[in-house]
Amino acid sequence: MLLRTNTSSSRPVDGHLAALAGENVFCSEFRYRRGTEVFGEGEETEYVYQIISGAVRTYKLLSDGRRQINSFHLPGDMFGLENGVTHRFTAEAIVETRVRITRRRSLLDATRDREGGVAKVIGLVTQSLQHAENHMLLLGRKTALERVAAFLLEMDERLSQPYVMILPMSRRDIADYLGLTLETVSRAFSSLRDEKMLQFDGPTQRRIALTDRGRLGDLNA
Amino acid sequence: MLLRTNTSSSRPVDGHLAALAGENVFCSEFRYRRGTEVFGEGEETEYVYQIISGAVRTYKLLSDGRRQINSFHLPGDMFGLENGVTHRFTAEAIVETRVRITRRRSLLDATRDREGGVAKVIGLVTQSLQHAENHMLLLGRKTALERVAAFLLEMDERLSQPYVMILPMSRRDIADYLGLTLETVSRAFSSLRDEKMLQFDGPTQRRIALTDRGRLGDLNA
DNA sequence: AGGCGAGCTTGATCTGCAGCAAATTCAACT
DNA sequence: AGTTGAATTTGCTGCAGATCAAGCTCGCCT
Repeated sequence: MLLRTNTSSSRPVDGHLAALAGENVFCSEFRYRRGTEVFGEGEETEYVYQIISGAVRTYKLLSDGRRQINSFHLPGDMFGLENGVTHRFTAEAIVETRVRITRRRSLLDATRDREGGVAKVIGLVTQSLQHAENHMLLLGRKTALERVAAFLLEMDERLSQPYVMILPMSRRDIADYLGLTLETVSRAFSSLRDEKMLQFDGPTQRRIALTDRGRLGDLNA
Repeated sequence: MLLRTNTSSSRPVDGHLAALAGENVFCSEFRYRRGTEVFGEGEETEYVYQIISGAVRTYKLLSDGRRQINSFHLPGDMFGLENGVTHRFTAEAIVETRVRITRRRSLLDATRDREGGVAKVIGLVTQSLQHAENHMLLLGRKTALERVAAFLLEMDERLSQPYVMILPMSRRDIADYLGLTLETVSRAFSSLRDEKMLQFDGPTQRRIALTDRGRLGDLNA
């Protein structure tokens, strides 16, 4: 196959977790194995996390098991900084994941009396809100093909490996993120491949190369 | 018909707009006629708004006209306080609406050096985020009937007229909020009436009485 | 009073995606 | 090398909700 994987595995990060508070907070590292829970919905918000490597999904469940994934967190992303005292959703490692951790309280304390620190925290929340607003439009009004195209472009931008990206998440995860079934996601992938907008291979077809970002973008309308 | 409307028209408000900054900002009143735009997507964020009476919808559009309503704003609610310099969606008055307005800058300036002022701003953003997260679950994973039940309970809580509420928005607005068509919304209303969970009448069937909140809640799963 | 139009309901039909099932691939075992 | 199981693809069928089309109600106009 003609695909080539980029060797560098981490993308440019939007700032170290500790930088939020001016380096003077204590950060420790931690690792989660594939499929393990980082925190659960309703638990107390004790830590703030930043991904070093790997990937995390955050989601909500209905009582009968239907799942909606809010967002995927990739290397460099922070998560778990919620304003209330309890988490509003569950976070799980999708693959083996290393994170930097700091106590929420010490981060907030250190942030408060730092120039522009509060603005950065507001910025983080706002970024999530903006993502959620765009995702509501996707979930409420886009077709299956449009959703998958939007997903691919989002991942392309965030993983930003020049030629090829390797998705950490399964078709089921993608489906639960896009409000579809895994079969529909799979069919959309195949149909985009047939239309020559992407190629994929690898053990579980997760190695993806976008070959026509222009037409994928058109599907975003 | 046996329905009775409560005469008091405004609900307990979560705080005057000016209270955010400690009363020392200038607020003026303004009114918008039914269907007029308060601000447009992409415009500069110049003002912050609080509804005195009436209702406002905020939405995003796709290029072909498909519309997703993010949220409805009712008396007491604030909106338009976005972190960036431009609005990420459009806001329109659904009915004749009176608002309190203040300049975003003066509010933020006055808020910054006030005890707990910043926390209140973060609280506002967080509240929107929480609403958006719940709405993603609804849009991604709930059935038509579940969506409509959730909508009715949300409005019941927010309009909180003890016996009867009068919805300001049309079936089309509801549909664009719930990711459905107006016909499907109408059928869901009728089916919930047939199941004796609500009654409705009034000129355009917008006067609603919930008669079994328990079973409506069950539909939320 | 009569006509008009906006908003809503209801019926009939259609369709995009869900649901189910079978086949394939590949990693990780024994 | 063979077996097992997880993940994916693909085909077939079914259905929830979309789409199309009347028909109704009520406020508002002349």
